[in-house]
Parts: sequence; structure tokens; C-alpha cells
Amino acid sequence: MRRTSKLSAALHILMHLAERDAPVTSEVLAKANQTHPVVIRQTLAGLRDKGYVRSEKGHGGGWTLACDMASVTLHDIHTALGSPSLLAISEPSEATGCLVEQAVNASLHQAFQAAESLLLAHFGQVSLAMLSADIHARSAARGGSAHHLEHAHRA
Amino acid sequence: MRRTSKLSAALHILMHLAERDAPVTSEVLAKANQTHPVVIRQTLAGLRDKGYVRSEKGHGGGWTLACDMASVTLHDIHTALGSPSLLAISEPSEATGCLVEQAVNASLHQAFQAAESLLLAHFGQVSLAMLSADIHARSAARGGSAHHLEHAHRA
DNA sequence: CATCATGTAATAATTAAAGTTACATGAGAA
DNA sequence: TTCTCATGTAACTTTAATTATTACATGATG
Repeated sequence: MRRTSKLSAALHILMHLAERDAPVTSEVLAKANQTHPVVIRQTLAGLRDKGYVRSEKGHGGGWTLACDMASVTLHDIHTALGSPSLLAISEPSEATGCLVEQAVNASLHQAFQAAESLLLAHFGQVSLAMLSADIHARSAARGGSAHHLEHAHRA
Repeated sequence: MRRTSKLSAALHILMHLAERDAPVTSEVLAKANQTHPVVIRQTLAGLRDKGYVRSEKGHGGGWTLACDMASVTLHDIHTALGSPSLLAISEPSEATGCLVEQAVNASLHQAFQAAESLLLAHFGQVSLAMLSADIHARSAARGGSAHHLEHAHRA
């Protein structure tokens, strides 16, 4: 699947896990995310290492949320995903020796850095619990019940 | 070439043009940017349409700067390039009907929007003249002369 | 009119990301 | 035990987007 970002994919998964108590398999999560089970495992691997989710093998196995949603922020999740770049610019090689290029890159880099810091600061102020509350507010506004969140995916 | 961004490529070209009075060919600019002459023409096409540069055919032809560097900002250049996305996130399709995904995307979109606005605001406050001045300051700090800027590229 | 240089469309190549396959590991059920 | 389920991961394939290249037309200059 062509996702909007790793972070949004991970959050989507986490919010689904938050709705369920029993373990959810990678296959089910993959369908919700319109992607492949292996991609789910790879994505969640980083979150498991940080203890945000837990995985269990065998019958009745799958993924479960394993953290206090109020104390984990989007910034934490982003870090657990390996801090992928949020900006459409890559680090300059700096190896050309061209002063013009160096100056241009330095100027742009500074600006992009500030924007990225702003994003990360924002992420640090949004907890999983807040995101979850937002979802339920939207659900209520649309007249649905929490239970319906589980069944909102396409045919 | 794998560039850091369209904007940095364009600025690199513009700063080189600023150092020269005579027209510079796409071929020369392509070498400075380690790319292909056609890519240079495609990149500069947008800037020419806005009148920031001028192109001339035939003998002695090439590209020349055609604007007041103090009154053109990085934001102007970015716009002339077609306002390519500055963020590593794409617009969500919104078509899944999944409330969870919608809420996640809405939250992230808001944050990314703010970051992009910050970047654009920054770009609006940096003129080509300021960037040029920065380059010369760096050159002086390194003990070079303005003339050397022309010859700073790799073998 | 030969050469130089841009203008632009069309095509090829490259690259990064995502999807998929394959197989190993471990947990529970029969 | 042994079979099935589910994750863990490496290797590989596919896909999409970007960039590079080719090809040819247009116009300017010597």
C-alpha cells in the first residue's frame, strides 16, 4: 500500500488495538490497513522493542497494546519507528566542495530543521489517549458506537 | 542526480547565474549541479515564465538572471517551481470510511500543515540577495575570492 | 547555411518503498 | 507428541516516482 506516512500507519494500528482487549493478528490488522501482514510485523517490531505493544505466538496469539496510552506520545511512536524523516529533503552530501551549494544547503537545512522541530514538539504533546478520545468524539458525532469502529473497514 | 530538493537545485543554479554577467549554458549549469542539461531547462522553465531568468538561443546564448535579487524570495522560487510538497507525507485519500484512520489523518495533517506554513513563512523572508550575501561571507571566511566561486566544482 | 543553444515530448534507467514468498521459531490444541 | 496457528526475519519481486537520456524542433548567431 502507498501510505501517507509510517507514523499514520502505526497510529492507525494502535488505535485499532486500543479498541480490542483480545490479541489481534497481523492478518486482521493488515486488512484494516490495506497492506500485507509482514509489513504490519515489521512496523510493529519497533514498537514492541519499546514495550508499547506485545506480540504472542500460537493459537489466540496476535498483537495487544501494552502501554499506558496517556503517557505515550506521538513523538514516542515516531522514535520507535526509527525517526523517519518528516520532510521532503534529504541530508546534503556536503562533499562537492562547491561553496555555493554549501551555502544554499546550509540555509535550507536550517529552515527545514526548524520545521521538523515544530512537528516533533507537536507530536510530543499529543498522547495516544488524546488521539483515542478524538476518535470517539468523531464517532459519537457521527452517531456511531465504539463497537462500530471495529467494523468500519471496506468490503 | 539524486538531489536534496528541487528548491535547492534551483537556488544553486540561480546563485551561479548571479556570479556571472554573460549567459551560462544549460550544459555548464548541469555540470555544476551534477545533472543533465535537459533537467536544468525543465527546472528553469518555471522560473523563466515568472521572469526571474531569461534564456537566449544560439551562439553566446544561455541563461541569465533577470530579476532584482533583493525583491525575490525563496518563497517566490518555490512557487515558480510549482510548489512541490515540502513534507514527507501525502494527502490522505479519505475514502476508506474508517473513522480511526480519518481521525489519525486529521490530527497529523493539522500538524504537518503548521510545519509547512512555518517553512513557507521562513522562505518568504529570505531573498536571493540575502542568500548571495551569505555565500560571499562564507567565501571570504574561507579566504577565497568571488571569482573562485565559479571554479569550485569537482573534476 | 552551418553551428550553437534552448524547448519539449517521449522514452529509458534508477531508486526507494512496499509487497510477497519462504522458512524458522515458538505456543497452544488435539 | 504432533499438528496448526501465529509471529520473526531474511531474501526476493513488484511497483511507483523521480531522474536521466534521447530525439527532434525552433530560433539565433557567425
